[in-house]
Amino acid sequence: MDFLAGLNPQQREAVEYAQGPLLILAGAGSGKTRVITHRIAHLIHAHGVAPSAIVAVTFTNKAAGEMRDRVSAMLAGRYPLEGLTLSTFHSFCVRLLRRDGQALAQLRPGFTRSFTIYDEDDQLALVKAVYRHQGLDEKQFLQYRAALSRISHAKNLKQTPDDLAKDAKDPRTTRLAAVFEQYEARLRQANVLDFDDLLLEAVRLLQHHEPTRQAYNRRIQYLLIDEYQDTNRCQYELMRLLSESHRNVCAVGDEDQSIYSWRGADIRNILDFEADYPDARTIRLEENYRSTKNILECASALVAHNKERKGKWLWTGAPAGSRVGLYEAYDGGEEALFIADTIGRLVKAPADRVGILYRTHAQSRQIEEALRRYGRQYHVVGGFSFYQRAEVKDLLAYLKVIVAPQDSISLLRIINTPVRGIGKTTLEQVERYALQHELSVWAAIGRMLDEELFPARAETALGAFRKLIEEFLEAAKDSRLDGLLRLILERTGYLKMLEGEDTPEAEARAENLKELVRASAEALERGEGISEFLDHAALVSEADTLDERAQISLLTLHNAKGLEFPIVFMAGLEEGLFPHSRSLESKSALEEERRLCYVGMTRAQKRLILTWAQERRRWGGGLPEPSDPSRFLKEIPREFTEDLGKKKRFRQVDLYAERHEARDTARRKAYTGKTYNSLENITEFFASRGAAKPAPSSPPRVAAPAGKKKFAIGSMVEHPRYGKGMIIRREGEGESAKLTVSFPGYGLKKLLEKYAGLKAQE
DNA sequence: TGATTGTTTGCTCCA
DNA sequence: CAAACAATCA
Repeated sequence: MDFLAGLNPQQREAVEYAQGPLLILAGAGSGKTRVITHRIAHLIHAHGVAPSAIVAVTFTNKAAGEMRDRVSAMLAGRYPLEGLTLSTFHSFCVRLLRRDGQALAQLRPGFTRSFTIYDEDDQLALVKAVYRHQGLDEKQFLQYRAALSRISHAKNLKQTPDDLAKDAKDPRTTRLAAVFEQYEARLRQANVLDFDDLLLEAVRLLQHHEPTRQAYNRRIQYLLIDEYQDTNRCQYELMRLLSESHRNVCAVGDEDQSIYSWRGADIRNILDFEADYPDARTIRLEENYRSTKNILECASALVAHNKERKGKWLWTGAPAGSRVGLYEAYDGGEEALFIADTIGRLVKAPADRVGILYRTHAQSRQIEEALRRYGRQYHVVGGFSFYQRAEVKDLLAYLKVIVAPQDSISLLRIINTPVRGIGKTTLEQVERYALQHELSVWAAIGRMLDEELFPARAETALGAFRKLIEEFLEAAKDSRLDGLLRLILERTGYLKMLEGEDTPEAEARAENLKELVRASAEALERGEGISEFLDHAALVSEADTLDERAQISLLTLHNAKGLEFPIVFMAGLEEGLFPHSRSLESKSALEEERRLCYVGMTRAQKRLILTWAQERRRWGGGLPEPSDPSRFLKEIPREFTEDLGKKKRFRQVDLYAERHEARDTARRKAYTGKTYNSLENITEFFASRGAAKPAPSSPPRVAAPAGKKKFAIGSMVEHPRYGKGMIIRREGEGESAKLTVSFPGYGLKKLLEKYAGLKAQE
């Protein structure tokens, strides 16, 4: 076995350099993942390092999973890799706190290892509750989101509410500090950590608890950190703490790809690595193996406009390839049609995967519509993921309440879901009582019931609710996780409620819940408990939902990090959209936007097409606003680009569009505005967490609400004789359902759904 | 209390 | 345009 063969000299050195701090400046497409995986395999095989002594952190679970697969393929069962840690910073910290967090109770009173995690919605609900308590008004004071982001920012700087209050220069900040203080108090009281806490508390534990730090330092001999340019202060400290004794830190990054400063990422971490470790070896990987020369030239020229960089110039031995395409669309809709149309002409083989990248999620809608109109399958990364759906979050909230009934945010989420007669008035009463007596909502309900403070109707409803939760608490002691979930679904009547609705949407939601139960059964088989199951839901990232089998993927530029596609479209290159209007004021923010553009461009292997629109509607009904082409377009040298035109192309697309006009209006009606990721993908994701193997692939499905075969009005179908048609009307139910379908060229046909042999057309 | 209707507001990016 | 919230009515 030779893990050095086929590597270029720099890659080879990066793999072999085993002792002491190492910084790998890996340009886009320079074989970074290859170096990391080979390095791990080489350490194990050639240096006899125990897999359990290696810790590698990456940016997403998906990237971690892929690296694990590659390493285990290389070592082909010769070494047991169970002990190898390959995960994200957040997962790593959660595991650390769950396993070895007992001592944190000294630093954070009330902390236990069965803590739960709040996602952003929970955090927002908490901020709202605090506002309510302190009599603050979102409109007069600060928007919830803004408050939350300032709190998070303070936390990332390791500021306490007191620090914030002390430094306050204006009364608003003083008030914010008060919000912050109560926010923290409520987290602690419920034994909950937010995302920032996961890193923060892990660092605190290691800093202040000698035995834990020593234990980790004894175990870990090699630390690898991927995407180092996007680490924040906490992650940096974590790295220092975990490598104190051996100092075998290998940081891999590219300052030109730093795109997360708004999340606290500190570009100084990478710029100052050599100052932090004076004996560090620095290796540059500057040969790009991904893109054609034209693409690379454009990207390099663009990023060269930045000042804050170490400076490097990627090169490639690849042919020039096609020039980078530029297209000027009339408006957002036409831009989308152009993309959909061009895909049809460009994509020849299944291997021609397409990535459509945009700055903001909102841009996906029009592109989706265009793709649907062209009958193309596509997959939206992130978008509206499994765990963000209301029904899934509800069920998980029940679990959180079972783990910690004093978690009032989760409790309030489910107290009247499904509706059980606990209304606004009653809840206001309970909340007031809880605040007065400094109790959690759960404790307040108990006390108030015991003291008979409710009117009859509320008393009945809350009494029943208390009994219900108590039953769950009891059941949680000895029943299996999936059994517990089933019990919840049954006893709360959640599934019944959905069945009662009798709509395709409700059916899809019921299906999601069953999927969650299945996932829990699998989690159980891997030996996970409730907490681990919940962690999993909290720590999936949007990028984890990428389905490589999909021919066309839609995703934000941020989610595109680390990925590659033979064909890439970047849409919406307009001043104010990209670079985003909120970045125009600050020089460094603008540079980050430029890096983001660079990241996007360097995702492309063979073909890159950049588009912008002369005008765009900010939201639906509003007036179209004229826009200027992005400055980034001007920074790309024309010698490597080709003009894909505007007017001429526009006509063509428009003619095509007109033919599909009827289809479009119908579709718009049926379109709910949300796009779901396929269930299969989620099942696979769950499965791949424990065992590294993803399930055998099946063709990707069109992202659409799951449901049984019941054609909705307005949907397109295919008939064996008449071809494509649109459902106009439906009469009757079940066996005898009659459909009226309009077939172009044949007119209206009335068909029995059962016998017509219709196939869905997407 | 809870369903329905009306009104407003929002679009960065994310673990 | 569509979610979130407020107001209204049954």
